[in-house]
Amino acid sequence: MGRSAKYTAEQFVDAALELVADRGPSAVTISAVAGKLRAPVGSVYHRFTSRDVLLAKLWLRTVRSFQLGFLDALRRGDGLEAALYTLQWVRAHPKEGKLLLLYRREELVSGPWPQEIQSVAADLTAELDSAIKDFTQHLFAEVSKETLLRTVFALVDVPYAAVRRSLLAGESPPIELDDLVSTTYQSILGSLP
Amino acid sequence: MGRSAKYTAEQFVDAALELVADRGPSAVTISAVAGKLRAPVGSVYHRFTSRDVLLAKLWLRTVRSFQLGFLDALRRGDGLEAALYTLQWVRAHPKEGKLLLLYRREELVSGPWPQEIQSVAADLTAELDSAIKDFTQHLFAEVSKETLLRTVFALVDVPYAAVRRSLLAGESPPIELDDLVSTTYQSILGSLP
DNA sequence: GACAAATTAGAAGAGATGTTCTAGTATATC
DNA sequence: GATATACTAGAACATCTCTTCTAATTTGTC
Repeated sequence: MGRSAKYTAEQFVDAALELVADRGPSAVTISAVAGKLRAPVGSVYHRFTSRDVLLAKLWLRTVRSFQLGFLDALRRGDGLEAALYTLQWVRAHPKEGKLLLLYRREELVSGPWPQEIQSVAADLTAELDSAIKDFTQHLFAEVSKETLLRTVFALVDVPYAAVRRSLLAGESPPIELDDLVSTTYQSILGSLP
Repeated sequence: MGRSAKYTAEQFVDAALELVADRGPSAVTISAVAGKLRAPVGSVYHRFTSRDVLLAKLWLRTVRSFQLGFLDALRRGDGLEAALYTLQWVRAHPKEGKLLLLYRREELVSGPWPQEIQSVAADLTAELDSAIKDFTQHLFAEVSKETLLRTVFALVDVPYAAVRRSLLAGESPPIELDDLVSTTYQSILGSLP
C-alpha cells in the first residue's frame, strides 16, 4: 500500500555517521545528510521528526554496538578482555569509534530527547552500570566509591585514552597499545591487596 | 587620546571561558559573550576580528597556562610529577580544565586561524613535542615510534583519562586518582627493560 | 573649549540551517 | 485499471548567528 521507499531510515543514519566521522557534528546538517543520498530534505523529515532524533538514533545505535561485546567480556568476569575489547572494536569500526569516543551525547544532540529515545538510553546506561558494579563486587567483594573508581579507570578510562589519540589522527590504534593497556590493567586490578 | 575602554579584550575572553565551561562551545555566541558583560556586540568586534579569533585566543591562553608547569616538571626529568601535574592543574583551574581537556581546537574554532595566531600555536606545540622527545631520549636512550608511544601514554593520555570523567561530571578529580596515575606510571615507565 | 581618536551602542545586512508545506509520483490492493 | 497511500520533491518560511555599518559618546591633548 503506497509507494515503495527509495531511501530508508538506516541510510540516513549511515549518511549522518559518515558526516560526523569526517567533519564533526556541525557538518551533519539535514541538507548534507539528504545530499549524501541525493535525496530531498523532505524525505529525511518523513523518517525523523527532527535532526536531534536522527542524531540520537545514530548515537544509540553506536553505543549499543560497542556495549554488546564489552558487556559480554565483563559478564564473563574477564576484565582484561573487556579493556582490550575497546581497542579491537575501534579498529573494526573506525567511524563509529570516532563518533562514540570523540563526541559526547550533548555535543551531538542539543535539546532533550523524546520519551522513546530517553528510555532506550536509560536502559543502556543502566545495563553498563550494573555490569560494572557486578564486576567490581566480584573483584573486590565490595562496591564503594574507591573500588568503583578503580575498576572504571582500568576498564573504561584508560582504554578510552589509549584509543583517543589514534582516532584524532584518523589512524587505527597501533598494536603496541594493547600491551600498555594490559600492563596498566594488571597494575591497577591485577594483584589485589 | 580617545575614550577610555569600558570592556577589555581579557574580559571578553573570560566571558567566553565561562560560557564554554558551562554550556559547551555552541553557547559561545558573540551576543552571549557581550551579554555576560552587558556590552554591545560592536565592542566585541572592536577587540576581535571574528568569533574564531576570540576563541583561538582563549584556547592558546589556556594551553599556555597548562603547559607552563607541565614542561617545567618534564624538563627537570621528573616524569611522574609531570603526569600528576595534570591532575593538580585541573583541580586548580576547573573551567580551563574543562575547556582544554574536553574540547578540541577544531570543535571550538571552525575555520583556519590567522597567521599571527597560527605561529603562536605552532610554537607551543613544538615546545611540547621537543620536551617529550628529550624526556624519552633521557629515559630510553632512544626515540622511536614505540618509545614515544609509551611516554606519551603514561605522561599525557593516562592523566587525561583520569581527569576526564570528573570534568564531565563537573567535579574536582578525587585524590584517589593520584595513586592510580602513579601506579600506572610506574608500571609503564618505572622499571625499564 | 575645540578637536581627534578610541570606544560604545545597537540596528541592519547577509548567510545558513531546521522545519513546514504543498504538489506530484509510484505502488500495493481491490 | 481505479484508488488509496506511502513516499518523493523542493520551494518557502522562520530563526539564529556572525558580521558590518552608522551614529553617538567619552576622553586626552592642544
